[in-house]
Amino acid sequence: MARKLGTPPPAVTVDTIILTVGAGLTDLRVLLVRRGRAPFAGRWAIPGGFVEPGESLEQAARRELAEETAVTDLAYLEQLYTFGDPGRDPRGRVITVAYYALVPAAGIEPHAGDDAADARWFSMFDLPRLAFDHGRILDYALARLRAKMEYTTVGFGLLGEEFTLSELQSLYELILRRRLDKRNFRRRILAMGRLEPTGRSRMNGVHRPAGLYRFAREKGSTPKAARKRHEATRRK
Amino acid sequence: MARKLGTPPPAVTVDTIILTVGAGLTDLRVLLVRRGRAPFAGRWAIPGGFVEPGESLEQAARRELAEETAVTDLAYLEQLYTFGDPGRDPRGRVITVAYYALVPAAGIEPHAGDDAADARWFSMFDLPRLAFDHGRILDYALARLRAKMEYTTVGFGLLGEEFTLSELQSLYELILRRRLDKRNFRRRILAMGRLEPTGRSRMNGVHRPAGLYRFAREKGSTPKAARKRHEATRRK
DNA sequence: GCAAAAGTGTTTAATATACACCCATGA
DNA sequence: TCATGGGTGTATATTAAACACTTTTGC
Repeated sequence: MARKLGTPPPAVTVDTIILTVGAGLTDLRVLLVRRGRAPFAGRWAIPGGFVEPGESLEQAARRELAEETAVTDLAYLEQLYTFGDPGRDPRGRVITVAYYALVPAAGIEPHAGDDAADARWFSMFDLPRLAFDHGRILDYALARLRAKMEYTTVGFGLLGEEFTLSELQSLYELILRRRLDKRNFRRRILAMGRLEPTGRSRMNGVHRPAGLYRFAREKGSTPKAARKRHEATRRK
Repeated sequence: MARKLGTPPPAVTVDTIILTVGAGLTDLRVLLVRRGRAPFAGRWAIPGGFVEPGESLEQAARRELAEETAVTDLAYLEQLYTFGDPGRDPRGRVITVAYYALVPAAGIEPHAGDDAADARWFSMFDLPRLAFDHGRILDYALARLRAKMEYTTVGFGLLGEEFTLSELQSLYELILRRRLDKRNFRRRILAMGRLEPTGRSRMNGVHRPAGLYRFAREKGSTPKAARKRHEATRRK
């Protein structure tokens, strides 16, 4: 474990990709900060910073998130990958542990931090040229999110406390970039056993009101039992 | 990106979990090195070291591997996870980027490196107490390998150039720790379209000789086409 | 001819996909 | 009564799982 003399230690940053959805579920958005100084002055970048002595990598990611947004309830946070190619930062060796976070749709406003001259949301599907290798990191994050959406409930947290199944489906279609069949989607999503009807409903125009659901954080019952319960609820 | 004064930068190591299978496909093995000095002197640990200035993280993992074993053909290498909890190394902040590597079954002997007083293979299912949080890292690696075995061809590289389907099945059963149905296994594995018969066969006792296969590195044809081709081959 | 592993199909269950109409609402 | 999105079921195809006997070999 002895370190060779004369080789400066690499710098380590934790960068956090903060994702949310735009109002009306029309867009998947990522929070970027504009760099004030060289290199890449004026370019947009993923917010990040150094790890403080006493904190874990995940805590560093959470701190970043708190510094960049007024987010209170974080829906999801996961380590994405560690990027460490030499030359990815012209100033010297920088190793970046990337995390990605999902925050609910409610009107989150970015607030400019100490470092960040400016911070704002961008569409994940219409990104500016980014600093460093951050474009590649975002590609990687989107691929991971898509893969996980297929077989987990990660996506649920992007919506608020209560949501309709149509909203959830719009979210899936938005991120996966393909149309889903309404009936099959509802069946599959309810079969996961993590959604429970709140009993309330919401009207969103001149048509039948939509039932509201909430995400059951506790690991629900088995899919089969969940479906049965859902059918029973329906019969009432 | 400015760094606060007075906070020493964390050390970064790349640790590589080197996995292979024991002769006779009876065991999944991991290469560990015995620590010569404190902390955890005498305990076994995952081989690792610092990143050299000019190399990528993956290159560092490959270098480790070359230093610890006489491996020539590496079957698989993937970044696993980055561990950085404060306190995981009593000497100070150490962030470890873990990789895992699969090397073919052929008689790989570890050779003691500069740092490592001693290096040897251990069964993944009968591990000694490890230094640092390395036990947890191995758990994580095994979980990842198992998950990937279910839907990819990662495992194939653990066998040599040529192998029988029974050997491949033994490998899967060994790592997944459950019995598999022979017929279903062969069907599924051939349907992946990445295995081609070499035309040769091997005798391994007083019974019918087993056909040999090789791993087709090039992305083969579609599963359906592969099965058709297999059936056609069979008919000859 | 016997012991031992290699090699082969079919039946059934579970899961995924495709697809069209009625419902509740406010204007 | 109409326009709008909400809500439901069934038939078919695909995939996964269970299951047993014949073949080839050396002794």
